Amino acid sequence: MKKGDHLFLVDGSGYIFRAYHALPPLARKSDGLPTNAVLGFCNMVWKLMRDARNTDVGHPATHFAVIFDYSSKTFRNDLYPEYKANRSAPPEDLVPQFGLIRHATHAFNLPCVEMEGYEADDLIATYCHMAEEAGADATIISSDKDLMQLVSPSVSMYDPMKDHQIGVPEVVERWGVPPEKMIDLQALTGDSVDNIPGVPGIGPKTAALLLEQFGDLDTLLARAGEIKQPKRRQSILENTDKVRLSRQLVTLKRDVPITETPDDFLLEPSNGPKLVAFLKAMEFTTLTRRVAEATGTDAAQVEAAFIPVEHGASAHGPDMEIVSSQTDDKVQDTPEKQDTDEKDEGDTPARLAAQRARAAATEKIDVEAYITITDLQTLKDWIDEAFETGIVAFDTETTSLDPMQAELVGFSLATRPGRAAYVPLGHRQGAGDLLGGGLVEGQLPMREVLAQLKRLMEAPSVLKVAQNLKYDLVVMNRHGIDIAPYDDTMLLSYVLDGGAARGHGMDFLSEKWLGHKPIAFGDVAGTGKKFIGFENVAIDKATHYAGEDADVTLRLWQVLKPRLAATGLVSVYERLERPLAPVLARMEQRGILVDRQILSRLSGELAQNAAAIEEEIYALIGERINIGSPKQLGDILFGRMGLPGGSKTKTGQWSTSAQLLEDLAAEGHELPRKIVDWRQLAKLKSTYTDALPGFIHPETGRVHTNFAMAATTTGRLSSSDPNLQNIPVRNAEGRKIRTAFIADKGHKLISADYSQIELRVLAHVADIAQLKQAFAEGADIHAITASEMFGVPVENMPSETRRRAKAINFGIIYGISAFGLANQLSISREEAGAYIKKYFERFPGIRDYIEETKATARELGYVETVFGRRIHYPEIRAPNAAVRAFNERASINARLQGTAADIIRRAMVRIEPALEKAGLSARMLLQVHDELIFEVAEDEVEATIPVICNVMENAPMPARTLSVPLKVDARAAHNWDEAH
DNA sequence: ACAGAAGCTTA
DNA sequence: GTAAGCTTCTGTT
Repeated sequence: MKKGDHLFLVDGSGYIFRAYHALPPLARKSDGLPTNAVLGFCNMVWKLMRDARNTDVGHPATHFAVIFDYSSKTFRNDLYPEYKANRSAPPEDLVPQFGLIRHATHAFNLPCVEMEGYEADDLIATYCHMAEEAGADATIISSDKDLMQLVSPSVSMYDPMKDHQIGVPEVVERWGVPPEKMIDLQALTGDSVDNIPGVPGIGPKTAALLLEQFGDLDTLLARAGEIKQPKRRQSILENTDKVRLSRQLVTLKRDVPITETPDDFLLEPSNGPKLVAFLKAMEFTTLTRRVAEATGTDAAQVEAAFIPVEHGASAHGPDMEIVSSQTDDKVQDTPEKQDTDEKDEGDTPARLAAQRARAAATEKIDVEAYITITDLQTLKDWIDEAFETGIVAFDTETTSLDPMQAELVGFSLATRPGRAAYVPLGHRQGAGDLLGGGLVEGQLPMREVLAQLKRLMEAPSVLKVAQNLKYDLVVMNRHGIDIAPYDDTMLLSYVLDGGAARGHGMDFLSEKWLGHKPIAFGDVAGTGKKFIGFENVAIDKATHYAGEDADVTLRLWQVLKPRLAATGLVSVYERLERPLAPVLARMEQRGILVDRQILSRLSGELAQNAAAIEEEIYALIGERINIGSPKQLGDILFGRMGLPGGSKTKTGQWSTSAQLLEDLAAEGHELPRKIVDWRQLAKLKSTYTDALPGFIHPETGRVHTNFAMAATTTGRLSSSDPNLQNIPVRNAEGRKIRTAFIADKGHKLISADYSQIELRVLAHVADIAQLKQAFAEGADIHAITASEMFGVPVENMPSETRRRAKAINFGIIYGISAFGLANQLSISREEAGAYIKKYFERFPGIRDYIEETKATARELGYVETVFGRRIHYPEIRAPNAAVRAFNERASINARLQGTAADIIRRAMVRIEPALEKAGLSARMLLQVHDELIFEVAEDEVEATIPVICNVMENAPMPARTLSVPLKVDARAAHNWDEAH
């Protein structure tokens, strides 16, 4: 073996188990010999050998071996008798397959290596080491983390089933430490599967952190006294010996006294007849045929090999059957019929829309026709062309999905269907190994191009069309470019077909309306670990992709825009959607200030408290299970400990929901309470205190969420990366998170939220006199409801009575059912049904409203908000009663939730001009469905609050005047917790 | 690696 | 009983 050679080492034992568990039971037809793991192994090796010989997937293999465990006893058992002690015996129908797989390896003409006293991993380590010494490369075929300590610049890992390569960067990304520190990390964390102790309470995240702090394990152990977190420090000090032992156990032996050298593993050509003979013996018909074809073997001429089976195979069998996997995905989404009347004569909007749709679906798209622009004159010509046509579709290509992080790589323009061009700006070459790599030559300079682009983007006479414009708006704003006027095809689709389609992404819309499947982003830029970033995509490929995006966007606009007028949705689009995009773009760009110190302190507290509860839980159950695993938890709680188990989930697991555990706690059980408490702490820590700091932008120092405009069916926004619409508020522990959201120096946060907006909307749309009066008088709405229902006075009302009325009020908003109400109130379904009946007797208007909503939803297939937004329920007529009932409840809720969403959208669109008019500098930062958060200079707080409240309370006007007043509560404070 | 389930956070 | 998004665990190609 020499420099330039490439040794492939297959972790045979690993794949046996993986194949066995991944594949359905399979047995040889003639005698019932179980063979599923053998088939999985053969398929994997066959694919791997083809890839390994193939020069264009990388450095081809020159040497090749499959390594197996010899037996379960190894030198590690001498070190630590408990090692892998919790492993149970392999399943009965796997046992005979161990031998068969060794036969398979021989049939592939591959060496089969194993050695008494050592695990396969040790042999792999030894051979990798030898390859490295010889200057050769090695690839380990496995995805086992135990092998990651071997990764180096010349040793990588590869998983052929997932086509996933693991090199040094992947190890660092996955575990937070380089491969040479994997041993230290594993020693700290331990491994429950192999029964390696480690330090309790230290997981990979903490271990990586500690190793980064102290450099390596020895230093860490020597200076453990310096660890700040008392719990963590104590835990490590107490377990020093265990850690040292764990390190010995996880360290792979690189000097196994091997009998075969890598030179013995020289890759030989496959022996077609030999392999086919084996596969025939296994009765793998498909693979036999495939291998015969590929190796030029006449399978009919080959006799099945005789394979001796070590363990009686006939014991298995009669109950096994070959399970064929059926995956006939039903394609059911044909473009639905349009709500247009094509019998009409003349050029009605509906006719025009239908014509456009038909035309668009028949025109072909040719990505080869797009042009790459590399000189300024051509760019100017294209911009002139856009000025002539008055419309241009465009799309920006960047390095990131996050517009605040994205660097501009290029952009595309389309002036007519089929006529598109791409302007590359930031494509790089020779990236990867070398540091970044330089710009590809021949690209226009960013500055001059942006000046030209600005001229076009801000030209009042040219309509700019984009898909998800808000993204481009943020990216362009960061380069000092504004975009106006504009249309957004995603928002058009959302307004036209909200609820009717599976999302409003461009790929989906293109298939639906143009009958054309665009090039997938993943096909040009890669996905997962093969993702290279758009800046590293070749310019010709980028031109096809980006040109197509602009072309498709323009064609979609031609189809969708006419439908707006045809369906009477122009005002929804123009009042509630289009103007909101730049408002949200600004909010996202501003971001909110988050105090890192507060979160870090909270994280420490949570870790400590959780660890304490963890120990109490372990003491109670007498075992260190993974508390975060509902499966393990259920088994212990209801299986071994025999607690009165409630329901099971649909997958047959015991349910361990908070509700159920609370009930058990109420019956006096100690453990469930602790589990609920632990979960709360774990949730707060992982989702908030640990994750949020990672979202602080390196330059702005603030957190910039992404608001999705077209994600919900009802018209609400959603927030992600991070989601700032679900920051805890309901209990004291969680509210501490909110104290980390703060205003800048000299500023305060104002939180302004609508009081009971959905109930007010209900009172208005259902026209309920008692409710309207209660709101007009500013009365307690739940108490009034209770008083009406139960005939008790509002004065001195028992809190339980009010609570029930409140649950019913919310139930109405959610499309009430006896089942749901019963659950909510922990009462019987009969009792809940009686409440609902009583409620409808007192408020017959609400029953009428519900019935009317269901009827129109069924008749039209959609419901409308007060402002005319349509929300489609294509399944409202489903034959399945449960599906139908769900759609009915959703449609009842949609009118209320959607109207409230429309109202706050209107407020958001108006608030900035109102503040400006009042000469105030307040900046809107967040929306949380019925709440708006602003950052305001301290000396402007007093003046700002009434402006905000005024805009919000009058937001429905003048389009609609509600018969119920809207009420907004607003407060200012230095942090979000106090302001709310 | 990825998808789905379970669980938890919000309005 | 409505509407969302995120984390962890688990099973699977």
